Amino acid sequence: MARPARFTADDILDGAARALLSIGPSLTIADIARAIEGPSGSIYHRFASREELLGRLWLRSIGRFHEDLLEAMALPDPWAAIAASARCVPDFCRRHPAQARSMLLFSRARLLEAGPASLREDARGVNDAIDEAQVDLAQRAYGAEADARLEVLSVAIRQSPYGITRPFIGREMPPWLDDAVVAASLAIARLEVRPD
Amino acid sequence: MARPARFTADDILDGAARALLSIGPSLTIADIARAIEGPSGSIYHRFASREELLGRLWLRSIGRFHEDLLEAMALPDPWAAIAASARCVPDFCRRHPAQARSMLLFSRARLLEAGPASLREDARGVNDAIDEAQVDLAQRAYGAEADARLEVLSVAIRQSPYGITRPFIGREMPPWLDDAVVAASLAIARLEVRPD
DNA sequence: GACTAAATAGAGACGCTGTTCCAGAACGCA
DNA sequence: TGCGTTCTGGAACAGCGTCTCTATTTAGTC
Repeated sequence: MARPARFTADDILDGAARALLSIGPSLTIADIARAIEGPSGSIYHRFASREELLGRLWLRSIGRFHEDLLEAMALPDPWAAIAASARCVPDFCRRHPAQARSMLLFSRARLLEAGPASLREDARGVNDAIDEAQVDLAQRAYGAEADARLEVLSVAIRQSPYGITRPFIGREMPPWLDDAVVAASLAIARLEVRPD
Repeated sequence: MARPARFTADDILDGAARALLSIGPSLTIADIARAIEGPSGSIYHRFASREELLGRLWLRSIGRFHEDLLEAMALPDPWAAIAASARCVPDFCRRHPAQARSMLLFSRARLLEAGPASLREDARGVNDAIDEAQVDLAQRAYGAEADARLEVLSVAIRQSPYGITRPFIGREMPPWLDDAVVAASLAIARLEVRPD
């Protein structure tokens, strides 16, 4: 029908992720073009702007990470699920360093309030599946107290593991990191909530 | 002798920190000039480049944070010291949001390898006092095993608290955050190290 | 009251980056 | 083989941000 594409959208996102690893978050379109060994024009053929490209990269990375996370959260025993969710983070970051780096680019909140309109909708729904699984997990772990502990659980299985792992992204991750992350998560998840 | 300075270096750093809070890490020289209500030329009279200015801001913030941290680490009981060190992080970030934000700007490693030469020396020594206190604390907490656990202790009292607190910088920090940070730190510090 | 040193003030040069533009290349199909 | 479609490729543009350069202000001193 027409000239075949030399670069798919995913090719470009892959290139951007690689450039991100070596250059950092201030990577330019020229850097991405270098990474895919192609011209900048081809990039704009797929993405409307730099902002949209990076947003899509973030969304893709988060989505892939969530696949792993959802599996861990679904383990029958709730405390095993919490531990597995935590371990999931350093594990994913070790296996996919470029995607790990991409996940640092944005946050859902930042994308919603300042990102390109074309990303808003996808950004809005990005956490839906996880949120649902989290409510379920809280129910199983805490029973009647589930509501009060939902926010703490979120820190336990996502923010804390990611925060601890984060400084190691781009460097070598020590083998004991996984145990540290799990220990921290369980400690937070077991925290008493005091009413005030 | 000569015309008195209208802006000290600290004035400019304060302005940069304020601009950083409202604008984010991509703040421009013009943003800083606006914050101090002065012209951009005066900024370059004190700092050789934007990079050096932001580097100095980072160094200053880290230094001030370390004052608090050193005090906590020096508590006589080692486990109380670990808990206090952890709690120190959300506490500092809550009291000094602008400085907390500044601490996100760089890392010692990044400054050492890519920062302006004029900052190298200061960046190199920025952790010295903490490192020393950490060796002492490890000794008190772990005795003979101190060496093997030094790295884990560093994660327990600094990286983990900061990683967990980090996503809340710029937002309101929930009151249970302090307890969560302490629980995570103690759990990591108590971790068994397995030889392998 | 001139002179000197130190600092301000701000306009503009310069480089870099995101983005656009369009001619041309590559393919399937008739 | 010619045609329409899709994508490439790279040069050019426009805007912005850093940094430089120089004139000017200010305060103390002889």
